[in-house]
Amino acid sequence: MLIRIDPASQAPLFEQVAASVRRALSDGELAKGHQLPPAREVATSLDINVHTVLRAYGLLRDEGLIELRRRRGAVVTGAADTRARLNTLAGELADEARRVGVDLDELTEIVKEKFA
Amino acid sequence: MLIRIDPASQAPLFEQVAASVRRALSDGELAKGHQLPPAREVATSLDINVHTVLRAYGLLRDEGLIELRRRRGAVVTGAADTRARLNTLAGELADEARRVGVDLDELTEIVKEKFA
DNA sequence: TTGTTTGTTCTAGTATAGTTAGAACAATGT
DNA sequence: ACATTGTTCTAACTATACTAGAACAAACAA
Repeated sequence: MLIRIDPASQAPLFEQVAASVRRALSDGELAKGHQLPPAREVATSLDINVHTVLRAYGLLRDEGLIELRRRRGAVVTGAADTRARLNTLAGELADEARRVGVDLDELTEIVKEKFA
Repeated sequence: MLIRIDPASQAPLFEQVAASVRRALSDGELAKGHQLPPAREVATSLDINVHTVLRAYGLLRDEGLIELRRRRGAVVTGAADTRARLNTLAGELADEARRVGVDLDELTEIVKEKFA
């Protein structure tokens, strides 16, 4: 199953679906030209609503990762962005930093240390 | 003003209040034994609801950062590790950056952008 | 003791986001 | 023509965040 959901996660379902695709892209599991399963199919197989999947697909389209066409479904267009996951992680890190009250200077310091 | 709110932020108010305190703690602006202003006072001064402030205080208590006692208010007890997740994320980010060949300068640039 | 401060608890209302549901529609490949 | 698949619309439910007001309980101070 290409797209996975973690019921325990507090992240919105549509975000999780989008994240699954992004990760598959950055992992090379999905590449330009590949097709995503139809929204209705994903929905039933994950036991979630079609609209939720379509919202995720719309998100990915807005990010330029896929193209949506009727009857043709969702096709990977954007050269598999190898940094999709990096961006996601950076976003999460920034969110968490803000949440616990760590400022930018300290945050970059932490990242620097981990990177070394 | 010890506790600050960013009205533009999409983060919940109670999280922002808690983050303010955590930041003050990690900055050394607050230390063990110090007192936080009474919830009612913070509420009126920030023009938010008392319950919102008390929720933030409760959160901090659950994290073991402060103690709450009637009449005595909120007292800083200890600085638990509120950064476990931050460290984990930073580690993953650094790993991924190395994996896709992003150097430290660029990585900090990305983080900076996300943090803004 | 009496009074005041401060957290605790309760009910309740509003607003918004996420999710589900169902339906009709539009393009498009077979 | 037909079936598939995204598009759009309305509607409703749920959970969370926030606000509001009130009563209560502990604890310090005068």
